Amino acid sequence: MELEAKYNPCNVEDKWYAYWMDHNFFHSEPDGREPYTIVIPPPNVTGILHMGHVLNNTINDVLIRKARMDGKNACWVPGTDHASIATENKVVGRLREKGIRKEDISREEFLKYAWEWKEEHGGIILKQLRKLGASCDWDRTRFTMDPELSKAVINTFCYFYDKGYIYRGARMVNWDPVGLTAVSDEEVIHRDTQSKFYHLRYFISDGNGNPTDKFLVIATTRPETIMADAAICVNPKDERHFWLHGKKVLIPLINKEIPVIEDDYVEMDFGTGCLKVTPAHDVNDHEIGLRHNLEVLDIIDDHGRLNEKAQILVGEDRFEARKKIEKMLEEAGNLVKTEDYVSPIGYSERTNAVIEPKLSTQWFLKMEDLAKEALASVEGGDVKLIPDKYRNTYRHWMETVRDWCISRQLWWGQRIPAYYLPDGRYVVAPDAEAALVKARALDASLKAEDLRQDEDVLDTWFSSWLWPISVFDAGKPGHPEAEPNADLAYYYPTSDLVTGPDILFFWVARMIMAGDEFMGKVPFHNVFLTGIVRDKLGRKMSKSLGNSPDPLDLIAKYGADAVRLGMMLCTSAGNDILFDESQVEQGRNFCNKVWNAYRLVQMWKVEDKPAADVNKLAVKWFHERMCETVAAVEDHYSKYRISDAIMAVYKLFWDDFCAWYLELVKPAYGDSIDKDTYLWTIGFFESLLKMLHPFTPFITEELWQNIKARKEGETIMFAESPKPYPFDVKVISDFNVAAEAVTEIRALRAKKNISPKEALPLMAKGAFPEAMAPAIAKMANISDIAVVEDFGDAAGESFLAGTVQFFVPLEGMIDAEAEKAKIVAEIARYEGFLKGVNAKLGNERFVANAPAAVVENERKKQSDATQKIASLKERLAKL
RNA sequence: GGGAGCUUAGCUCAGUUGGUUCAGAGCGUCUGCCUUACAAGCAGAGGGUCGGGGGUUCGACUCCCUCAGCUCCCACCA
Repeated sequence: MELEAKYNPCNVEDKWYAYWMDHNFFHSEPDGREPYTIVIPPPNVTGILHMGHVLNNTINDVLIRKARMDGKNACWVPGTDHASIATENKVVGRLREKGIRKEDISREEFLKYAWEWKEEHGGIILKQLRKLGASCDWDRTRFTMDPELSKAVINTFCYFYDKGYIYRGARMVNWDPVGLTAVSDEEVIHRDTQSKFYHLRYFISDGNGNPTDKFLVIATTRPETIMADAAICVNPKDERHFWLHGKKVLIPLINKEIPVIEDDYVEMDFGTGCLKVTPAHDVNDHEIGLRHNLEVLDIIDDHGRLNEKAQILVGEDRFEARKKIEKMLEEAGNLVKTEDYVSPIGYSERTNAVIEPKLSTQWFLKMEDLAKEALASVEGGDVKLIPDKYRNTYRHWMETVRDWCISRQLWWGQRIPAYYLPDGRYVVAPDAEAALVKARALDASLKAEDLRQDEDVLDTWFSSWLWPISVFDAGKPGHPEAEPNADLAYYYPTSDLVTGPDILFFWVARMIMAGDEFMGKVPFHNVFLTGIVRDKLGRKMSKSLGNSPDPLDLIAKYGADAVRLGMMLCTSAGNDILFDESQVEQGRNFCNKVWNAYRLVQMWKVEDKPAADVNKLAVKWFHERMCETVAAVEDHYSKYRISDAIMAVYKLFWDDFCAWYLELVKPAYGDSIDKDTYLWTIGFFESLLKMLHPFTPFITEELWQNIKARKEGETIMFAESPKPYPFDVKVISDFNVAAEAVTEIRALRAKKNISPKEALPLMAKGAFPEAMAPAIAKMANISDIAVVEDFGDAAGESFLAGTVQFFVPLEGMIDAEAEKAKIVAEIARYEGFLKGVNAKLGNERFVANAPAAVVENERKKQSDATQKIASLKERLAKL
């Protein structure tokens, strides 16, 4: 069969993915083998594939394919996340396009739209993962809002409620005025933001609500909230403000009288030392308000607009109001000055809206005990974070974690199973029927229609923290006493988790908590934390910058294998990766190299004849070299050094196999190869394909299928990965001498302009490994290698390879002066080296303190160098 | 404000307990080659006082201190 000179991935990738699917190769069922399990970090159900997914899922796939080839029962569970706030936003936006406002439709109607949207767009990303070659067990695909998974979430809520961990309370929460929901502390991102510091003059009241000519000045970044001020606070120790104690002041513009209070919280050296206290709109002010029993006046509505309680600027957005009130204050004579000010402002992780601290009634989960145990799991080593540096961050978070606000004012998600009685009391139960039973215990006269279920849904993470359990056995969460089903018993705990450090707390820590609570076991043993994929300039990839390539375009252009390689070549745990298309090109080039090596081998004519010495030598060396690399690769895998693992295989294939081995055994044009060497070569090739397969699944399957006759239903996916056998270091180091000599001779040819076609003689002395002679002869076109005691007087050029001295006689081609100069320089180099060694050995403290082996080695260096210098001087004398 | 980490070749990064060629790799660069597997290639070459300074040690890229620059995380100084 004539093969094209360039590998074309389009022809093979879809074909083999279909083959794998048709034979159900990705599917796993419990059996007697050791399980190896990964659950996918579920992407947003309506999301589309981006480079971050490519990175994450390629690593997952490399690990899962490697485990499969190691004989484990590998199971990679895919699925998607309902991502309540993000998805709800998308649905709201889509409805708006249709002219429908969420406020105008019922919960049921909205959910109908949302499910439609999910059915339409849901799972696109999972289809895209197939293009990448992801070997997920698609039969096990889960969605966090599958009925049974939702049930698990509800059961979990009831469980923690009954345990006393879940409570309902009015707290200051982080309000997202765009998403129209509370969000957890973890969903707030603080960013330094340029704003203004307004210095405002508050006049002292005469006691009857009229201003005197005395005043104080406060500094605030939020002048639009002054109408909600409940007091002015000063530090009791602040002498500057003693005169204010007991006074009352008037809020500008609305002339409302508020007291001056004293509290240690106020810093004397910040601002003016006077703090306006606005309990409804600032977390700290709220605390002060509680201490001093101040009125809480909420003047901002859910959309971030001033409400009628503000009296002025009613209906204005808070930022518009800020601009307008600045003018009003100025005109009223209350604005002293403004100055530029940079302060950290909280933004919603999902909608990027500025978070509004807001007093509201929410559901919370007590974290203290859960966090304690989850911390112990990592500290005790049950869960290893890779890289290890994240342990510090993890510990810090676990030690300072506050209660988790789990309710969201949304519709898309699991609705909180709390049912209110008409009198305001409530019961918590998994469904309405059970709730009615409970409610009747409180009031026997109640009927089903008297109960009203809580309107809120649960935080998405309150479902995804169950993921490693619920994908196998949704009956288990909320029921720690229940027997796990066969799947859960077999696959749990999972082996590795691959995810980004940005969701270490959102997700990883909470999965550990849920695992501890419901399984009594951690959910995974190793957490591989990837970096963020950035562009070449280090910028985060984003749509607005347009610096994010579409993975599917890249796959179409270069092939999935090339994209995977491009990613894996530059990934290391915990480090951001700077991605550039040139890396994918490198991956494509490598695939092409593999392809062409295959072309070479498959076009050979094979003949039953004795193997040439050079072939025997090549086979022997490459065998050892491959064993050496297999061991190195295994070591890299065990440390999750994925890019080192692929780089080792890459070099083994390109440098050792192609550049050396194949060139050594390659028959001359028109000649044939002996059968023995051919079979070895095929065997090596097959091993190499197996080592490559986790990284480049498609091309390796294609070539593996063709390199030998295969039966229908066979696949490289289940071929056993090469095992690390002991290898002979001597064979490798001897070959290195030969290889070095070859390089020297080639360089010599280049320098002297001697054609590679012109055969040269070669002399060697010292510990020349003679078995290597055929290799040098073939690779450097050497006519004859003489092993001698002495190089004689002939003109020529000498060089050193390893510890072996070589000499190429170049009668009539040599420039004696240049040769002399070269030797003199070399002598100088060795003498300098020797000087250092001698100084070390002359140092009594070194000889006395350093380990014997180190001293011994220095002695060996000394004698080697002395010998070399002597031999060079001898040579120089002859010239 | 607190904490963590980083700084090694033009670029991206390895360098595991201080001591065998440990000063490395890949890419890029330069030179010569369209040599019947591959120009998406072959052969060869150059390139760094390991951020600055100090210290410990017989010996420091490696340990300590300090300065400078960068990154991330956490955080209620309005």
